[in-house]
Amino acid sequence: MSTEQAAARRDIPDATVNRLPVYLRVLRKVATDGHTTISSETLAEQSGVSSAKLRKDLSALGSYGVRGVGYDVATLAGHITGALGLERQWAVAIVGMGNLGRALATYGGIGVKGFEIKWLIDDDPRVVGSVVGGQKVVHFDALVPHVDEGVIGVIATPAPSAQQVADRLIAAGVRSILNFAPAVLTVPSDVQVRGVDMATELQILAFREQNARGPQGDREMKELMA
Amino acid sequence: MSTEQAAARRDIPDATVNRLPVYLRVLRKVATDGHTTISSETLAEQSGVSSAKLRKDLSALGSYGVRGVGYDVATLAGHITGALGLERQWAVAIVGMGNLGRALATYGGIGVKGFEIKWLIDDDPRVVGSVVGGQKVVHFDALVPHVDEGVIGVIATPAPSAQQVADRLIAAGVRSILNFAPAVLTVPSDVQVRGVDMATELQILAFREQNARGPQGDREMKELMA
DNA sequence: AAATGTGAAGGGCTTCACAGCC
DNA sequence: GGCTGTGAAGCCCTTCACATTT
Repeated sequence: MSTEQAAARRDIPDATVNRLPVYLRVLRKVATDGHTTISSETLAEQSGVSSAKLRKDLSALGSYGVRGVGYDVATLAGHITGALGLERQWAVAIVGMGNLGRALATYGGIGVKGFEIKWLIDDDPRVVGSVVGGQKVVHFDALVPHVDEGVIGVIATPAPSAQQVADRLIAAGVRSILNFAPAVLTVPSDVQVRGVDMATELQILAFREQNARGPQGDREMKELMA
Repeated sequence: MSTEQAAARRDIPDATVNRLPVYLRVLRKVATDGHTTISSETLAEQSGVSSAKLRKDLSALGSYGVRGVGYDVATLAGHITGALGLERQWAVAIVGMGNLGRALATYGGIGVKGFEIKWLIDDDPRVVGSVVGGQKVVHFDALVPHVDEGVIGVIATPAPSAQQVADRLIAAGVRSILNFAPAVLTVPSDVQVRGVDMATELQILAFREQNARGPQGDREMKELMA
């Protein structure tokens, strides 16, 4: 069973992994609404995907549904949590205590499970020692992960400092980075980076609205060609 | 030329559109470094993609490179800007003036081109009228887009308010939404939503680090976007 | 009767490899 | 010689459709 999970986990397609957090969030909401089971049709609709896709995704984790009934909400949430590796605890280090860093530090959705914001980091002496969200801001040097401790670094500094911060995170042993600064980072191949940036998102939205197509479906043809 | 651009624009694959903003950003950096031309190899490396992928992406816009030489930085940046529809001006409305909203309002990378933060919105009477980043915070009712004005709504409120804010944005005529709240939104099919959420990103990073990307033979920086 | 799980088909994206052009 | 642009091949993901199970 443990082996089965591990075996399945290794085969989960990238696209599926990217959607699992969404399913997990919807399941939590559904659970608080008092539902104990849910069909693929309903869960898919609330997650914004097709039911076929949802079932394929879930089947990559194993067979946890009941034909003719649906999925048990709590059980399914547990299996997704396990597949994502959230049984283990991850330490998060947020670097940069400007507006964005403070927003992330006080962000509600993180404390659910699996993650603990362990370091709030800033190099400005006027900021070090202050308290944000009930936690003390420390100097970069305080970032000393324990051996085998999974650490995720979050960069919330202005763009010009981002690369330097990334270098220091990597030097401290961090191998996963979430970058909110509008900059492209250069990192060794054993370090993974995910970038989140408002400008990029706005540009993608602008393109899609201009070309008048939603998720899929209605296309709107316009001017003609010569 | 205008026709050619429009023709090409219609055929740009989704995956390519998602990467164009990255190329654009790298080109800007490269330009400030004084380079006037760049090869696909170099641009690809700095963007974190393969050179073949980069050339395929760019060829979807047209043939703007010179064989044996590379791409003219300024020219290419201009064509990407045009393809993304940033020649036109877009108005941005940020809803929610907490830490996150203030961070986004004062975010530097947005003013580059194509976007203007036109409304900072909050419903708290104690916040309305205050000034953030040199701009006055207004009540939601002040959001009255001009006809044919492209507006993008940015949700920076706590999760419980997100759906209601989305509904009001849509009622005001907004058809593109960028959602920073950790909530899944339900919207009509002609409205597009992109969600950005730290918890989701952390979960994806955790999964990948845990599975050490061994099976696939580790690639370098994979997707920078969701 | 109802809903899952999944082979098979289809579509899109990436990689390869080289022809074409400067 | 060097680098772009692109058909072709391969891979991954999505969709379809239905057999399977409760």
